Amino acid sequence: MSRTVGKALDILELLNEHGSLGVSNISKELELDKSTIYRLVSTLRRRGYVDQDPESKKYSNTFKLFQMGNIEISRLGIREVAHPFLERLAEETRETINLAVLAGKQVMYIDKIESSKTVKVDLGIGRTLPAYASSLGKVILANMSSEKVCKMHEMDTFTQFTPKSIMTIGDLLVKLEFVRQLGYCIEHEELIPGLSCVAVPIKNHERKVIAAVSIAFPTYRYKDNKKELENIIERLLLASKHISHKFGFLE
Amino acid sequence: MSRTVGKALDILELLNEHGSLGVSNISKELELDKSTIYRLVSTLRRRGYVDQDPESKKYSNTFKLFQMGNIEISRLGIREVAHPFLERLAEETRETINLAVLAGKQVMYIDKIESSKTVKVDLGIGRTLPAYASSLGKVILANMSSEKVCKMHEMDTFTQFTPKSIMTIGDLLVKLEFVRQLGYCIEHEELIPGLSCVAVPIKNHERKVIAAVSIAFPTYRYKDNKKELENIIERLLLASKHISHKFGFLE
DNA sequence: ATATAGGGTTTCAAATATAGAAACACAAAA
DNA sequence: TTTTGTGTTTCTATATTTGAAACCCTATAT
Repeated sequence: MSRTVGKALDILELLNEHGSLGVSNISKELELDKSTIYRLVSTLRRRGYVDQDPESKKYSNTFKLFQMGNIEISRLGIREVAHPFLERLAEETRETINLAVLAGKQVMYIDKIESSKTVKVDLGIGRTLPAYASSLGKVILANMSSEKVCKMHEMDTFTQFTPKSIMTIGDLLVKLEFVRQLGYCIEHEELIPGLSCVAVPIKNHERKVIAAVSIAFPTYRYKDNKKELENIIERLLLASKHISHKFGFLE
Repeated sequence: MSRTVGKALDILELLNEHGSLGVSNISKELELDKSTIYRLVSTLRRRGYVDQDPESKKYSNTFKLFQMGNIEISRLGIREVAHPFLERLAEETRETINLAVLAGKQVMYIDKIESSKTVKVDLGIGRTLPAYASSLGKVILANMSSEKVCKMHEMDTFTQFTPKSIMTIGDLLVKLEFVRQLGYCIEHEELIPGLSCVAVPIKNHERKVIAAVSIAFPTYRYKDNKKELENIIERLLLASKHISHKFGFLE
C-alpha cells in the first residue's frame, strides 16, 4: 500500500469535504508537516486536480473529478439512454423520477427529474444510500442470489430510517422474493416518513440488472386512488421495458 | 513534485481512458514494473477509487470520482439552482439548452436539456471546449479584463473549428467588447457548421460571472424570423436574470 | 513605524517508503 | 506436458519522501 498516494487521496477527500483549505489547515487535519502537504498539493495542482485561489491562497478541488466521473458514467451509457424516458415519465406522472446504479453496497443516484409538486427529498445526483434501504436498491438486490445478498450484509447493521424500515436480513430476503415475483418494488415510508416509492429494474442483453428507475411520491397521494397508482406502475414497467430494450434485453 | 502520486494519477487517467485494464497492460503503457503498478492499484482499490473484476482480473475506475465531482459541483449549487429554469427555457423554445462553467481555459458543460428537434451535437455533461471557441465561453470571458484574456491565451494557437471561427486574439477581444455591450453572445457557425448559439451570463452577489446558459439551434431556423429570435433572446435574458437573482445578483 | 504572528514556500540531510528484479501461483493455450 | 500469459508476493538497494528549519510574505497588534 503506497502511503504517499494515500496521503494525496486524503487531501483530495479532505478538500472535497471542506470546500477549500490552506496548506496549514490540511497539515493540521492530516497531522503531516506543512512542507509535505505543500509538495503533495503542488503535484495535484500540476495535474489539474486542485486549484489555488490567488487571493486567499487556499486550495480546492477542480472539476477534473467531475469530468472523469462523468466519462465513467457515460461509458456505461445508462444515463444518456435512460434520460429521455425519465423525462417522459416525469411529464406523464408529474412526480419525481430517479435513476440509480449499484456502487458496492450502495445505490448511487446518477440522474433525477424533480417534480415541482413533491416535498423535496434531498437526494441529489452522486448521492448514495444503503441498497437495502431504498426501493431502487431492493430492485437491484432482488436480481442477485440470496446467498450473495446475505454475504453482502453479514457484517452490517441495518439503519432504522423510519419505524417501517426493514431491520433484519430475513425480512429483507422476504421482501426481495416478493419483488422478484412482482417484477417491481413498492414501499411506503421505509426510508422517509410520508414518502412512497415504486422502483423497476433496467436489464441488459445478459438479462443482468444494470440500474433501476424509481418514482417517489407522498404516501397519501394515491391512497384512495388505486387505479391511478396502477396506471403509474404500468407506465414505469413500460419505461423499464423500453430502456432495457435499448440495452439489448429482449422479451 | 511527488512522483509516486503522479504515477497513481496516471493510472486513474489511463483507466478513465481505456475503461478497464489489467496490471500488465498498465505496466506496459506507463513503462513501469508490474509490481509497482500492482501496489499502486491496490492502494487505489483500498481507497475505493478503482475496482477489480473478479473474473477478468481487470481494474477499472469506480463511481467514486463521479461522486466526488458532483459534490464539488453541488457545492457551487449552480446546477441545482439553474436546472428548473433550463427546463422552462427548453419547454418554451424546444431547443437544446446548456449550462457551463469555466474550468481553467475551458468551458465545461455541467447540465443540458436536449431538444428532440435539433441535430444532436455531442457535447455531453462533463465535456469541455476551449472557452474562446464557444458562445458560453465568450460570455464568461467577456466579463474578464482584456489583459487577463490576453495573458490567458498568449501561448495558445486558436483552433479553426469552422471557416467562421475566431482565429486571433484581436478578433476575440473585439467580439468580447461586443458581447459586453449587448449583454449576451450570439454566434453563427463558429464552432459547428450549421449551428448557431446564444449565450447569457449568470452572475452572483459580487457581480461576478459564475456560469453561462446557452441555447443552440440550426442556423437556418430563425433566419427569416427575426421576431422569433428576439423573443428567444428575451427569454434567455430573463432566465439569466432570474438565476442570477438566486445568487444574490441585484438589478 | 516596528514587532509579532500566521500564513505559504523553499531548502536539505536523514529516514524510509518505493521500485523493480526475481520468484511464485495460476490459468489458458500449444 | 510445456509454454506463455496473467496477477501476486517478497525482498533490498536506491531514490524518494519527510519534516525541521529558515525564508518570504501579509495582516494585525503594539
